[in-house]
Amino acid sequence: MAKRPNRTREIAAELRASILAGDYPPGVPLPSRAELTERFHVSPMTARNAVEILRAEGLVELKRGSGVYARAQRPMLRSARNRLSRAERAAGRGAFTTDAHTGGWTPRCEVTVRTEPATDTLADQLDIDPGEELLVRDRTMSAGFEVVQLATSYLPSALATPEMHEEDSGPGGIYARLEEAGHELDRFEETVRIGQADVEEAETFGVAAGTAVFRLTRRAFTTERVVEVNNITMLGDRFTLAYDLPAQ
Amino acid sequence: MAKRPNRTREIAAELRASILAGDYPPGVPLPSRAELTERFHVSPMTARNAVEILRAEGLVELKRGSGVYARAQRPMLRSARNRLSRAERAAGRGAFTTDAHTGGWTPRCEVTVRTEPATDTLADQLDIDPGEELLVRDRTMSAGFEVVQLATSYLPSALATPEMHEEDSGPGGIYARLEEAGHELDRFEETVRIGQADVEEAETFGVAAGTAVFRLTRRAFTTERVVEVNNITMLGDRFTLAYDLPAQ
DNA sequence: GAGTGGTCTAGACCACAAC
DNA sequence: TTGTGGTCTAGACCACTCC
Repeated sequence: MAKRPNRTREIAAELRASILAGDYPPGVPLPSRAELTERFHVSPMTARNAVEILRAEGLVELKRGSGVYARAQRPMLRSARNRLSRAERAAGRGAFTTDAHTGGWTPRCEVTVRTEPATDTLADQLDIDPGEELLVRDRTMSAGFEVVQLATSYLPSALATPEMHEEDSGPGGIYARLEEAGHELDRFEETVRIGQADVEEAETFGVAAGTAVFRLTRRAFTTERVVEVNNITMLGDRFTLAYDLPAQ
Repeated sequence: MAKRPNRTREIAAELRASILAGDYPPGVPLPSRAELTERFHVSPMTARNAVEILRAEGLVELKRGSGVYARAQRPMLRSARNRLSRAERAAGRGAFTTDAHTGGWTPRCEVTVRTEPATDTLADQLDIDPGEELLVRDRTMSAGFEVVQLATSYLPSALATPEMHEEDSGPGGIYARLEEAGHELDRFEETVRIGQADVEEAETFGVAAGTAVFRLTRRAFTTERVVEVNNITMLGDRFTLAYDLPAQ
């Protein structure tokens, strides 16, 4: 099982060191397959596989017909522990906006809104009956020029106000609207898994299929009931999630 | 950038479907490289790459000289939201033991203890002076027969009691010992990132290098100070992390 | 010893980007 | 048109496991 040193990994290691040393600023391609083949005296397949290792690590981006480029630096966004606080909502910021601001990014968000009947899974998560109508808000969130997060929010239509059907649900987002409507939020529950970007997500994020992503499911509760389920996909190497836990 | 269908992916997809259909129970190898070459009329390299895709997805395990095997089912452990509660400590269970019990696993834990001076990073995290002596507890945790989690805990030696230097620090672990010594825990702070298993970790976990892992850093606080830093590496596809967040 | 996966060779054709 | 990465071929030798 143990991986022994081999040519492929040696080449990858050398390229990796060069990249981290800053030898390949944006716009400067890494050596081409032909160059690597000659320089390291290996076959094209070996050269390619070495580059493939770096791609899997998220260090480089391969552009057909153009070349291999080091990916932009990765100053991580930080999903701060106060991201869901009422204070932030009161300040008119949604959770993602809060994150982006904290990280010094320019947040951008595209929303599409629709309604659809609850699947069994969603009905279970929302503690409602399958088929009940849901308000669905699909969001594509960017920081700077990069898409870094996708989120789909499900809310029982019975709880929705007219603003929530708008693409811009107003300052503080739908959580703020919910509270205005008398549904005072009590707590959130988040579960975090590691997933792999599927082909569609990969295209949206501009990374290779299979790249590691966070798959986060957040449920929002009032003291009475579940009011929202939010399925979030976050580019793995762009986020550090932070949580505070009381010792009780 | 978009990946088009190709032979390699087609073969991977077919094998993936077979695996998920349960065609390869433990002990039954997938078709060998030679078999795939013949059955799909492709070159050995293509056959190999197809299997490599499944390996990267964590679906199969490759054993040199033996064959390719579907990995054990993945009933996820669940890092429960009450994992750090005082109630659990009072019941004599540490956090990992709590997780494993919740998931119906038999937990096992190997510990080595040592002391070492604080690095700059650790000193910063613990809010102490660099070089101050730390008690270091290295833990390798298994569920069933599989290693699923590695953790290294750092505690200022000044806070350590004799029991903490033992491999078995007693019921409830060092958090319970800390509280007995008068350091009442107030809160924990956890940060979560996605990482890739390095060669050493990969060998310990029995997976390929580069497999996605959770990298979690937990800091334990009293009302006065930071008392512990714990760096945890968890096999990505074995855990779902769960957190509760008050709306405040 | 037979068969497996681990790695590599030395080519090839293609779609695409840049010029 | 030239060069790039994307994919594939049809072999090869090795270390290893299993019998």
